[in-house]
Amino acid sequence: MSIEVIFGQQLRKIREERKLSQEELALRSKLDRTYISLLERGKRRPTLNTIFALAAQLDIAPSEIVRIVETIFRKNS
Amino acid sequence: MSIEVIFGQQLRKIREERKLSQEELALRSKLDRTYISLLERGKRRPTLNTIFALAAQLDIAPSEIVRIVETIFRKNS
DNA sequence: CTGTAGACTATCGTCGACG
DNA sequence: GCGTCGACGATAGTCTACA
Repeated sequence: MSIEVIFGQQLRKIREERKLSQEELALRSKLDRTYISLLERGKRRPTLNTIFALAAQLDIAPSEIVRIVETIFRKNS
Repeated sequence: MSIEVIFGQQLRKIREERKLSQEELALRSKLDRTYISLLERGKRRPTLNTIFALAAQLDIAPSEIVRIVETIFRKNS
């Protein structure tokens, strides 16, 4: 499984746990709603700055998101 | 200080600790040498996939690099 | 509330060359 | 071994609109 797909799945999971809509997350992180949609479906690869912007609104450390992604990535490869 | 500048400084630090040249790192991570140079000087923002590619050749976890960056980022902001 | 599509701008990342 | 420059193709990220 590719890094961006894993990232997208985890982003969605974390967002839903926070009970935020894509719209809310987009508004708060100053990104576009359709872009959040693309990210969650693994159609885009976020830059480091984008990861920081998202993490800040999800009450999670950027490194923690990356840690989760890398853990899953190692298992599936 | 911006995220990309902090990232660049830490990338350079880690690379030098490994005693790798930009050329070597570029070759191994399948990126361009001039791009490594741009990254280290904070002129580019790496995507998540790029961070994974670099970390893999630096014997460090991607999340660990991000953790270092975010620690410095919090201090300086 | 989310997915998709298309058109668009900005930036990532490559490449060759020079100092 | 590195910084820089210019040109370039690829993709990140925006925006409007519709289902």
